[in-house]
Amino acid sequence: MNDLTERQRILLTLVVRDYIDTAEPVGSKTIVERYKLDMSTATVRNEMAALTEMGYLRQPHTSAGRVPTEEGYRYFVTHVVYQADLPGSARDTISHQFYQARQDVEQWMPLAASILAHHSRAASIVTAPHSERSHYKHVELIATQGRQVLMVLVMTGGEVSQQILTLAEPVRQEHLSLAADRLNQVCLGKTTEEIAALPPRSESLEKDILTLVLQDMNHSEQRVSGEIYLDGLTNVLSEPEFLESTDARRAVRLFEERSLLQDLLARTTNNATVGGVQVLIGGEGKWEDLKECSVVLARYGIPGLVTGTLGVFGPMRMPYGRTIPTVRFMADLLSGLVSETMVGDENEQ
Amino acid sequence: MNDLTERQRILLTLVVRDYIDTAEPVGSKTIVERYKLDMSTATVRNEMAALTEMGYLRQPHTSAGRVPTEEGYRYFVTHVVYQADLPGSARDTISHQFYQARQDVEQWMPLAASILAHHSRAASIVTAPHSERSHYKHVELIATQGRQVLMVLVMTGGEVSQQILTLAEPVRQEHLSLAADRLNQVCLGKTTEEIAALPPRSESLEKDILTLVLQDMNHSEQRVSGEIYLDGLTNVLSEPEFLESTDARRAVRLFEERSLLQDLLARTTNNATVGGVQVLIGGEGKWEDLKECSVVLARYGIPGLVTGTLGVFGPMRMPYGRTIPTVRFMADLLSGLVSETMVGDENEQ
DNA sequence: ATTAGCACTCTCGCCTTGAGAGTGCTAAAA
DNA sequence: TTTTAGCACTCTCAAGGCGAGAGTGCTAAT
Repeated sequence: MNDLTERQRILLTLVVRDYIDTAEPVGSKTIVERYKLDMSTATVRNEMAALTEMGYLRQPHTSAGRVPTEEGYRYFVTHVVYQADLPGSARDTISHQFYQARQDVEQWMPLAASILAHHSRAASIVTAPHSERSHYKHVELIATQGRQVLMVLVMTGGEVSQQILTLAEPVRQEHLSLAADRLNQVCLGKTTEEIAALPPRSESLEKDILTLVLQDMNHSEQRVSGEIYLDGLTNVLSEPEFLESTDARRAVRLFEERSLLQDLLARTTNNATVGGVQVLIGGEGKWEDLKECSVVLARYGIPGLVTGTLGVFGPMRMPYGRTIPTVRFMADLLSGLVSETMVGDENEQ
Repeated sequence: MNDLTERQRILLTLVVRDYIDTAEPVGSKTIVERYKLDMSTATVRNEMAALTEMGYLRQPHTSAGRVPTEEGYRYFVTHVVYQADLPGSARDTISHQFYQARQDVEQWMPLAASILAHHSRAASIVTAPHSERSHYKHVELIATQGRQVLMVLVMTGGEVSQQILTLAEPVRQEHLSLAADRLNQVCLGKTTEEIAALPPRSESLEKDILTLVLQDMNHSEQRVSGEIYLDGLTNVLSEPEFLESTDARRAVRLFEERSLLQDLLARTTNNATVGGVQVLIGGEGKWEDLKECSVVLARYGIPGLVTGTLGVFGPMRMPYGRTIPTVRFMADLLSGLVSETMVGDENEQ
């Protein structure tokens, strides 16, 4: 596998780089001229033939430049950009943007998606952080117009969810507040199972609410991930390989149908892991919809407690040298935010 | 304007209908054969020439079928489908889907977007309901890991927002709860101005929180609309007029850049209003990005209190006969939900 | 081991050409 | 006066042919 000569390595990375830049098959003449190589086109041709033989390059047609294969890209990713770092200036810009929005929790995810899309010049995917194990923190009940009650449930991971409960008859706000207080005392810090194991409440209102709470906590645990934030789809669509709309439509569909995305995110385990960043190149056989695309993903958060996924989606011909460091940096940044905001159990007692 | 003969009206609507169905310029022969008209192609040709003269039809080139102009579509919308109603079966299906999700407030908007997209076979736009005037309802403070506090603010319109406050030093949860209680007593039911006019709090923690509350309430009032939910973009992209990607990219851009959408939604006032539903056909000169597109919009909610906007975006060649009733029905449905859930002031005293 | 030279292949843009569809006009029919 | 048949004309679109350009692989010379 690693039996490339030094010259072949250089040539391969040049071809990949050039193709990533220009989106056009690169030929021997082009590469010698553009990079002022100290060898003739014939030499390059021979080496390129060898690289083609080994499966790193490919010819679209019998006679016209070389294009990287999936293996070519993978070699490039693992041997060349695996340790690249994000330039300090970019780090500063991003940190600054987050600093400005630090108060507004609801802005974090969309902001992350936007920054990721912008810096990687591709489409971004960010899932909200998600507790592996939900612990009850606080419930609040708010009377509405009629017989309905708005329930706001906060969990120790910082997740907030809203539900509507319809009662048999209207209940006064004071009554609701008292019920909420009683439940909060009993349930504080408990898991789904612990709450389910409690002796049933005598009062019917509290019983109803507890049912709803359990249902909500279960629901949030079972979701693979919370809400999904997307951005920068236009970046991808303006790439030349998507001018022919067939592929473009597939990409948009992938982005719109959340179930496809969930499925994709769920499998962020194997595959070329690069310093915590996973790179899925060209569907890897399994993903028909990602034929000409690559996905760069990373998990963030606190392993085993609250985690989320974030990443970038773009053409296989993606500027990995920029994308991978950006994804890694964003994952670290969000991990920091999450652990700061995490509602710690030590404060509970 | 209304000087069309009966026969011209029939012919015009047939041309529009056929073009909406097939997306191909419709000629005299086609129309006579397909709809078994009791006249000759020559007669149809004469009438079509007249309609072209009047500005309702247009020829893509000197000799090839007719295509509706914007005026043609407008005539069709205002004179033909203005009073169409959604079939009972569709109404039932939609009501049923909402009934199943009635508890889960957070699902309402995405569900509405999804249903709208599906039934109109176009892309849908739904904004969350938004209070014209925010009244303070309840604030809750939750200690996190470090010196940070998660603030959850609930307003009488039912909006919930989260913010992070960084303190000079860690504060115990009990202390936070007491501060929240005190603020809740003072601020209940008040508007931004009323809260701003209160005598300053003596305690620094409460002062900080109040600042944040005010900032948040202001923020939420100034937004034209709350979060925007989109769905069904793929429906639009698979229409033949978007096969050439130039227009398609514009459409995707419109959908992704929230600022463009905000701008669009902000102007839902004039233009062919049809039973509360507004139809914007082909950008109306002002909207370069909507050159070949139409937008069907409606407001929902309680006028002057909480309102939102919802609608559909698609090619100018849109099945208005299906779209307009769907949009109208969904607006009515959501209005109902909002007024039920509305946190009424009468419960406050 | 490298390089120059050369014949070969394949794409792509451009042009021509012919079929097909649809029109407008005129003159005849109702 | 209105409708219809007939006809010449226009324009698009798909198919085929052709030449330029780019790039290759191979062979023979350095």
